[in-house]
Amino acid sequence: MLELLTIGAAAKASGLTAKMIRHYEQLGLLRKMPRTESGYRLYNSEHIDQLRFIRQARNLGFSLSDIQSLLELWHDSQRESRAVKQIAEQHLSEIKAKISELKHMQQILSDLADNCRGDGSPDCNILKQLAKPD
Amino acid sequence: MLELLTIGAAAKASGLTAKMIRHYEQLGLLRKMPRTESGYRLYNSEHIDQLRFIRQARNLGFSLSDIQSLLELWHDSQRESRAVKQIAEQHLSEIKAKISELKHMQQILSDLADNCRGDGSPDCNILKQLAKPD
DNA sequence: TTTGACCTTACCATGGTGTTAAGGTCTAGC
DNA sequence: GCTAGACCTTAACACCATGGTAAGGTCAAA
Repeated sequence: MLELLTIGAAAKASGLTAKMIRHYEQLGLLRKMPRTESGYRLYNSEHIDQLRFIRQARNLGFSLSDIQSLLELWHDSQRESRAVKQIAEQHLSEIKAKISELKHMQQILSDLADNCRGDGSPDCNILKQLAKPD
Repeated sequence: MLELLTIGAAAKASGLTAKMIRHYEQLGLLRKMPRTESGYRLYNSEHIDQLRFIRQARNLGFSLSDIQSLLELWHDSQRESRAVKQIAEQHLSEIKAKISELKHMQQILSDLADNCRGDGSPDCNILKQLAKPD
């Protein structure tokens, strides 16, 4: 059970890249890893769990700074779930805001595109609209 | 009609910041502006129109590189509207992809948040889920 | 011993904007 | 004519997360 992985294997096991793992360590997101005599980083299964945690949080769009907080809460048996939920809700509302911003763009843009023939003629409503004062 | 604006006024008139305007000029998005003897940039109404064009395209989420193409097409009376529409459709599909990515995150995250009491106890499904292997 | 896959650090690039610094210019009021 | 303050200039750095490259050290198998 004391299987130790070098960074490439840890990357494969966690779904991150070696580059990201080093970066996270430098940012302080991960503690400095133990090294071999020749300087290679070594990862045990606990470390791999942390890396997976980070990847899954990144997949949900959390910032590295949020993830730092989430990791600290994860490791803190005295945590209040309130704190975790607060971070999640905050992120959720940013996601919602981003979605509605994008939907707004999408609506305007698809209306414009529908009114551009998209053929060989120079006439195009998209350009016309962009050129218009508000 | 030959009213010339310095960069601050041009910024106000276009809705951009002076910083952005200088940046766009440096990127080659805008031609190098004429200057006063003392080096101040001067903008005429045609320049202001271009700046507004850029702002409106930014508001629709186009990248500066897309905007460069759009500006060239705008200035080209021989353009084919096909080319404009192609850029718009491409951007539109990126917007759609981004929206569905965000919606996916939103769904998972809100499910998780619903199952986290968010009180004083340490128990929290959000952390549990992040800690789980896929 | 050599090869090739792995590891190390250090630096630069991306995209779009903001910030700061250190300085020059213009204009209005005295 | 001088000064204050608002404007302008360039330059360099920060943000965020990641990718890429370079130049070199290490390891294992052939």
